Amino acid sequence: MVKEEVKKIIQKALEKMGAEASEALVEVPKEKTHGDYSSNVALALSKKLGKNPIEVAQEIVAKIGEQKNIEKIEVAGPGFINFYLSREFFVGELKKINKNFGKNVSLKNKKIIIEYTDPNILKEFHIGHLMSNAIGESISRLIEFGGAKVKRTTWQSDVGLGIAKAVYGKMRNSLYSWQDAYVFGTKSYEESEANKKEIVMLNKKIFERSDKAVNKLYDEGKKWSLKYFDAIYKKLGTHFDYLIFESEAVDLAKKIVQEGLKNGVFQTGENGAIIFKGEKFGLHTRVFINSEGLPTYEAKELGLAKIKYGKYKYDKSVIITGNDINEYFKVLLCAMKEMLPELEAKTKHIGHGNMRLPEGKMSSRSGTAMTAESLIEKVKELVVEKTKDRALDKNVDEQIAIGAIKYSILKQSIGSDIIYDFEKSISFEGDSGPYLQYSYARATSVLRKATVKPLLAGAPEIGSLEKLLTHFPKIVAKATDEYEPHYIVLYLTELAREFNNYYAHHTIADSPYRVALTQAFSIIMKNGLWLLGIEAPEKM
RNA sequence: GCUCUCGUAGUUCAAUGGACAGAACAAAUCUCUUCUAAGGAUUUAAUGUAGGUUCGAUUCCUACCGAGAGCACCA
Repeated sequence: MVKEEVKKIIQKALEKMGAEASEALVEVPKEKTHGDYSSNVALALSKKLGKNPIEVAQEIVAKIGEQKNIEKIEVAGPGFINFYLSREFFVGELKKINKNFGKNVSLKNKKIIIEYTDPNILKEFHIGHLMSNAIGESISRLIEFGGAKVKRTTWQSDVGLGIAKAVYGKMRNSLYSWQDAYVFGTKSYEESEANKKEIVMLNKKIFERSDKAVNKLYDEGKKWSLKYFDAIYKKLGTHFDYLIFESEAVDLAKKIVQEGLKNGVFQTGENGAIIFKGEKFGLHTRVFINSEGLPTYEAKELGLAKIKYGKYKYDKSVIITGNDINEYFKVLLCAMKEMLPELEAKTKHIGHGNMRLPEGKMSSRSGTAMTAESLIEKVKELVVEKTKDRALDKNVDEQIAIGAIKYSILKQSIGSDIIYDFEKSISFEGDSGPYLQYSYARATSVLRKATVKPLLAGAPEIGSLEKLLTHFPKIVAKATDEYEPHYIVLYLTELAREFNNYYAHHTIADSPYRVALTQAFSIIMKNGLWLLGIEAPEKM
């Protein structure tokens, strides 16, 4: 019994009435007292028919009559038709979930490549990267859950002014960490024209690999960076199938833009730069090859699309970045449409919000960003303090800390900024990762102590826990379609609350039905947490 | 100045054009001889302003006010 079936039943009734079977809207009502499905057809039709909506609704209900899986139908409010599903239906759904874990097959065998995180070598991995990583990993898992074959990709900047600034700082003072060197380099760059010139020259040297001393410093830095990133990915429970470096895209980028220059897609601008005029598409002009002859980010992104397709013949390419480059992406996708139309058609860009401190934007340029590592460590310290009497595994503390952080990132829709409140993100009460983990640990603990075999039969009555459990596949589908993990977070939080309520009011261990229900809950919670990239410890 | 995004309880976030705008935090009260109290129960509080479209608007349109991002060689 799904939404579509309810729709069909209504359509049939409307045909019987001789009414125009316009689109019958069916939805799951927010309010539990409004049935399992609800339709507003009567409201929409009443004006056309010139009748009171309640009368129309009653007429429709009469025409529908008895239906399989539907226990009762009633007219409520201004003329809504509410459908209540039968007990057999819910028990059947729960059995299905226990069997297939609520997976769907909407993306079966699709090849999808997902790019996210994108840290820059020689710079710290700050909490903005952590945010991108948590979002990207969750979206990857949602897509995998739908049956797709996912390749995770991260694109790392290893050339460009930012890198040159860091190398410059390190050359000036070898005692600087790479982070400090970068901040110093950025400051120097802005301080004087002479410094600026020097850094631009250095950038060129790095790019051409023409200076041995510079190469050595640069190579050391790159090696350090990759090792450092690897350790963080491991901690976060993510991995990448492809690490692509910006330098790899340079030649391809140039080639594509040169070709486009001949075709008239690109133009020559001031100082010999090659530009794309976005104005005729309602966008703005952007530089693709700068006056030094080096491709910019926009051009390299064109090359990157080709590189990715060369590695993996994808059906879809998803790119996840901060939303501050949303406008650039529009321009570059517009250019891509001209140059690589078949790849552009498969590309989807998602811009997520930024981590902000209450006092403003945090930036690695000015050195105000907190590193991912120090955040994890700080949260972990608090977890350890809280769990010291519980004799838990060491990695459980880390799982809880990372769960708390990921939850606070994923709980809101990804487009908006997160005002980062340290105190709040480590709170373990209410809306939080540990709340979900705790509910799961409780459920598994009861299951361990169960004195009877689980059996999904003889349900005394179908309560809100049962109903909510059966919504899982639908919620997953929505989150996947919209690339919005926060639907999963909201759902799991509500589910955990429902379970904790059930737990507080029923003794589970000695009832076959309740044990089976708890089992269904634990399966869904575990899978739901997996979708968020949050570990589900059995004890905490 | 132009373009884009966004204004919801004291705070941080929800709400395919639908029923009484949901949670959490903060505050108050109650609740462990029962399977994990990091739990459960109860109480208070909000759609920036002015119009419009609609049976019905937090949602769509217009103007204004306010915030953020972007607007030629950084990403």
